[in-house]
Amino acid sequence: MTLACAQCPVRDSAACAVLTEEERADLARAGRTVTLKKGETLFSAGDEDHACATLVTGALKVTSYDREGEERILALIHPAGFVGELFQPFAQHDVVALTDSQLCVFARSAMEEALDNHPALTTALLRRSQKDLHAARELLELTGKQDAATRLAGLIMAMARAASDSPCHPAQKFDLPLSRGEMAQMLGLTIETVSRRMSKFEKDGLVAKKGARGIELVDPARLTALVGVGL
Amino acid sequence: MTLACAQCPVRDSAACAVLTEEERADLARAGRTVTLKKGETLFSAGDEDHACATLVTGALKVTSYDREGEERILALIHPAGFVGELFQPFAQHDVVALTDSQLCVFARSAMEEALDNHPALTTALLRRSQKDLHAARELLELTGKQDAATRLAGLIMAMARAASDSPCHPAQKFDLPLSRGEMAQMLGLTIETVSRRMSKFEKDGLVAKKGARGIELVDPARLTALVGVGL
DNA sequence: CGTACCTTTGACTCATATCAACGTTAGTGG
DNA sequence: CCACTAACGTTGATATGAGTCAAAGGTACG
Repeated sequence: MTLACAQCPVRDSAACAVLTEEERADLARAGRTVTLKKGETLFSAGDEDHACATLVTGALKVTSYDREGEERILALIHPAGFVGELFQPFAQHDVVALTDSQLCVFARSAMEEALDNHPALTTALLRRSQKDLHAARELLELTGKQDAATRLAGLIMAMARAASDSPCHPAQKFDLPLSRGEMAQMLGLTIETVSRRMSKFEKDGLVAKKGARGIELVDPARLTALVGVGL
Repeated sequence: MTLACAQCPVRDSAACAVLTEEERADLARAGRTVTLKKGETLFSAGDEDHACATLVTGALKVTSYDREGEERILALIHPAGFVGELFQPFAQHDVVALTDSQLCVFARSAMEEALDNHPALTTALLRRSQKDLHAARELLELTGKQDAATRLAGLIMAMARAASDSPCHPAQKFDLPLSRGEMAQMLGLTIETVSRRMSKFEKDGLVAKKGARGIELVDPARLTALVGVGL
């Protein structure tokens, strides 16, 4: 199936936005749209010659497993994000859909060719890569905090920002894209600790739980104050 | 001072290695060599219009400070590594020399111009950026481990690999580039815990301390086994 | 020789992991 | 539509490992 770039919701924000109409059409012919259901895997660690992809709708997680089989979430990917280790012969990490998702998938060879032909695309990916690097380092900062409340508050605020349409204001009421277990894996905590701290946040009037995954930030200021780090 | 690329120890491994002699000479004219003493700062968070640089010799750390003034080490930079947030108007993190270091520093505008003129350089930086991303995620994996011994063992092995000339074998005897406090900051632990675990490693015959900063891996296999994660 | 910094070690406390039981939600098939 | 089941979430009791506070070696440097 050919990609319908004209209707693409991330046509202005994804890496391919730097291309002209024509160039974009070229690239589109090399790719295909893929739909993933929640929980389905896009790449697995060890995959040879794996592809790469731009996320159009939904959300992905990048994970690794240690020897004991413990999963660790290394990054969340939001729409317009790019996944795929371009210069690595084998995939190092798993990429799994957190919610039903739509992607533009490209064979690595096709993407490498496109990078050779369109320097602007390379620059766009470099920009995105630096952003990912920054995000990884922010997560590093977060997981370095000594107490669980600080870490969880930081994660909630980060998810609120990601769930918001506007980049400056965090969403005030949204659905958590992660289960308790997944939040625990991101923060280096246990499910129980996450659950307890979450209950305490509610008891203290910082947030309100709305159904299964819904959450409302009742007092974002105090939540942010807890984090103790920029934004 | 003009850069002496001909004698540069990282001439084949740094990003500029993809340039031709001539192009490299061009770029060299735009940059300058800088020498930092241990503890000196290259960039500070908040710097406007900060530069970027390739590390030639020595070692750097990338750090951030939270509101309480707690330092957090986000990355180590080894020779041939590149630092500088290209697309960010302000620097987000501090970059400090861990040991006496030599660098090639470029004004951001000059680097951006070079990227425009030399697509291969952009690709090289993208490759390096992906590597940095991978390193950040490995550190994330490490700091996610529940127990201090696992984290410390992983860090020691990582430093052994970095200290080795050969990329496959870890060095067996080397100087730790980090103080106890700095290791603690990287791993999200306290100085005391790092010191205690280190003493226990020695008592258990895993490592031997050699003078102030020196360390010898007596039983790398058991140390690696502790880590429980790939290599 | 003395000072300042880094490291080690000890005693104690406390937050979080662990183990375990119980509720809740969602998805399935009758 | 309901009952059943499995995954997810909450809550409690307990133990342990890491943080904290404190003091005493080491080491480097002037």
